[in-house]
Amino acid sequence: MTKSKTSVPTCECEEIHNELVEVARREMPDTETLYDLADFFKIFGDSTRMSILFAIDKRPMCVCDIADLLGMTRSAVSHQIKTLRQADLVTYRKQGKNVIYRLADDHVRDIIETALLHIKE
Amino acid sequence: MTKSKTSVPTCECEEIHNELVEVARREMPDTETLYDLADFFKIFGDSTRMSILFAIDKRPMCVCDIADLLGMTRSAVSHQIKTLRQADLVTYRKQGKNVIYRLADDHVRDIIETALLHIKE
DNA sequence: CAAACAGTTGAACAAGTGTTCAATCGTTCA
DNA sequence: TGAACGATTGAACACTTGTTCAACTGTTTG
Repeated sequence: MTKSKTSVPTCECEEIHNELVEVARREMPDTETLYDLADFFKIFGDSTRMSILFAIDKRPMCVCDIADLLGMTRSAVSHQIKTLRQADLVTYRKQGKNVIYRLADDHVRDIIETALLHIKE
Repeated sequence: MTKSKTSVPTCECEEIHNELVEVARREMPDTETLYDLADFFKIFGDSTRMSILFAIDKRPMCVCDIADLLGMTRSAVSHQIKTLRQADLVTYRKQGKNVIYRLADDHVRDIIETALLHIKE
């Protein structure tokens, strides 16, 4: 061997646990599911969106109220709500000039509830 | 009025739903909790980390095996595992030259399970 | 109809994030 | 002890993402 590179990617570990890796590979969800899951959680991974979800949890609210509540511009709220809408986390109802947003279903509450359990140890 | 700006931030909506906003404000979780929640979900919001979690779900594995399984460098895996470790999502055990990682607790499984329910409609 | 206003949208910028590369640490074993 | 190797780390880079600003849409109302 000529020691050509600093770190040759030859991991002997593969040979040791090769069988283990093969079994794990077969039981992995398909790539699309993994991406869908990550994209789903990405939605919750922003404190602004999290705030919006709590804001409309008990009481449906219009964009303007949410903006006022969170001290943000209507534009910023609208952008984030678009994200929440595309992920089917909120639904809306038009009422005159206003658009009233509410949580889509109970999955949202369940997930946040479990997460709260975890971060509070 | 002199039409000085294009969009004056005077939202009449405040006056209409002012009371609603005040009630919502009192019931909002404190800012720190909102940030903690968002940070927690941020961990799940990456397909690499999601893959790692599934990889070590049934069978604890070493970094090298995970890297092989996912087709990544050991370095990249190690960086992501550091993130998972800091969030208390995985624990490890040293075994000779290897470091064997496993899921920390069942909250992780619960949360991912609920998310799977949602994305599959 | 035209002004007022709630809401949406796109472009641009700043801030955050994941991977690569190279160097380093720590354990094993000849 | 020193070579081999699994794992970790920091810096750099490319890429993603959230907010701002300005323009625009659509509904209401005088």
